[in-house]
Amino acid sequence: MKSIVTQLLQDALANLPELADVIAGISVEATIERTRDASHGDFASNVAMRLAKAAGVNPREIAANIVAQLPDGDQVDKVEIAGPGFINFYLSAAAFHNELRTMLDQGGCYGRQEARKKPRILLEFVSANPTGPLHVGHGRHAAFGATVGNLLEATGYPVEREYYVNDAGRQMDILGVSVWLRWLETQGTKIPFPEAGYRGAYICDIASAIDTGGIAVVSAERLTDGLPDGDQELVIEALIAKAKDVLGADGFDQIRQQSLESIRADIEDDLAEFGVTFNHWYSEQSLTTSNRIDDALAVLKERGMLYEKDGATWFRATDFGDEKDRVVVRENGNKTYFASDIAYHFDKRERGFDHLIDILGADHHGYVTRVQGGLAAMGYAADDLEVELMQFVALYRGNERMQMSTRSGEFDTLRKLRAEVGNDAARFFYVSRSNDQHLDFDLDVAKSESNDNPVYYIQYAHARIASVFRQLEERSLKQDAVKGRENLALLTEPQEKALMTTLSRYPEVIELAANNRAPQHLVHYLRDVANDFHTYYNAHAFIVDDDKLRDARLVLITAAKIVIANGLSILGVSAPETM
RNA sequence: GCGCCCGUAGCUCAGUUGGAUAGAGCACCAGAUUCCUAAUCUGGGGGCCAGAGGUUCGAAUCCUCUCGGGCGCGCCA
Repeated sequence: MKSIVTQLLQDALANLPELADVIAGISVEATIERTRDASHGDFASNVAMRLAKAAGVNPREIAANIVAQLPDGDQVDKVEIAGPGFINFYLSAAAFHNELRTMLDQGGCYGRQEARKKPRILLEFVSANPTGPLHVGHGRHAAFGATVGNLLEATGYPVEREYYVNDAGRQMDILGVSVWLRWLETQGTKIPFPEAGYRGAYICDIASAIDTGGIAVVSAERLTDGLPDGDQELVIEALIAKAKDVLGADGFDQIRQQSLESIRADIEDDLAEFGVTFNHWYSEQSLTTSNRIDDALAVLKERGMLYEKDGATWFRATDFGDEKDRVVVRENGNKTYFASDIAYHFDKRERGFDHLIDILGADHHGYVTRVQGGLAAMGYAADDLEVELMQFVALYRGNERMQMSTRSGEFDTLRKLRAEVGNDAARFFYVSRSNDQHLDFDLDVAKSESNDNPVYYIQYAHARIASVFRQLEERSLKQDAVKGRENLALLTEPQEKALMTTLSRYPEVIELAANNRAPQHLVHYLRDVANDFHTYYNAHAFIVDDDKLRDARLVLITAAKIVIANGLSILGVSAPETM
């Protein structure tokens, strides 16, 4: 509906050539907003105040000139100039009725924008290391990323979701050796389990299911022979070396890959149950096997962005705002994680994605600049990469804060959380606050207060509407939708006006939430819709004897049902017919 | 020490890119149903928007500083 006001204002401004110069610098649409208070009309524009300074004229005077040029029409009842120079628009009932009809006509598509070709967006999120099950922190990333993806799609952007699988490096060796040791335990070889290994019970599960075809059992004596004392990192290192020695590189790799794939598949399964799916599972290993890292480094070298110092190869990160230059190839010849990260983001651009969004933990903020620098160094724009940082989730059970450490195995999994509070409540709770706000997730509260969770409040509104139509059927009545649409003028109660107004905001809320990567706007909006509906429900009966009024009211609550269902769908929350 | 984020009602948090009188939920108090689901509704109390300056018609929002909290500053991944 905002477009009605935008159009009116633009038409009026076009008739004021003396303002042409000053208006060029601002977006007319950005000056228009919903009013907080109904006494200020439905929409207000501060355009006159924005223009006043540059034009050197009193804002109220400009406002008066603009209002005088507004074209006539049946969309607006009246326009007022208020306060320091606001232009307040009171839209006509007919304008709201039109919008209601649009909701019914478009149904599940209401609030969605037309598909566009550009920019193609690659949204990367979760990307948890495949060394154990997802925990509750990852759940926040999953819910947030999935919802942002839905919002971007709803606003027309072509978006693909990607999970970067960190399946290279030392942690994979630690995973492999952890599984190997657990497997040996099943064969009767038992040594004290290394503290630096992965100690979760899931390692035992993998070990007992693994295909070790032909691998010999070794004795505990041979395992412990020559192990260093003390430093647990050295112990695990020695065990890895021993595993490679005993099993051969290929044999060890076989265990490693099976373990990795087992965990990765479990993560994929977990997320799918949570309603979170990906277009791509991108393997870090594949960067090496396809020489993408070398290719990227070659590009950097060619552009003069690399230099040698102390036997290592450095990237000139300081040229791109980083506080120090960064090593990409170590003295020992190994490439750093940063090198593969540059190559990975370069590859994303090379695959044809125009805009890259990474959703990362807040602890990654330090490396945003340098990855952006890597992109810039290779000829792309630094701001092709947008990073949304997620603050941490602190998990509580009552007053006790749970520690989350994958290696220790003492953590609460996303699975457990979903089982306890349900997918709907979890998805909703995770995105109900801003990503840069810490999230305290108290499992006891989430369980004990689950009936007070706003998600049920919203779902209940949807179910209640469905129930009204069941009730209609029980009374052997039928809705005449055509008659309802013709009689929307009968909807004159304040609760009806309030609900219509709130419903009509939906497309604007979707756009706002998408543009700001801020799902919580949608969450709060849906609560408002539900509140307006419940208030209406309590104030008036829908199934009344007057069939014209009845049909009109049924049109209104049908529109409410559509908006709630559409919004919940974007949040990945179900819209039940009964509760 | 340097950098990023945060500080709003007793608690948990919103606050529409700088707008008009600061908003919800929970908790507390008082009410509402012969009728479509009471998982509901109505009303009430509750605030130095951490603090101090600045920018301007106008600041919770932007800038500077101070205080308090979280996180990060590897030839780790």
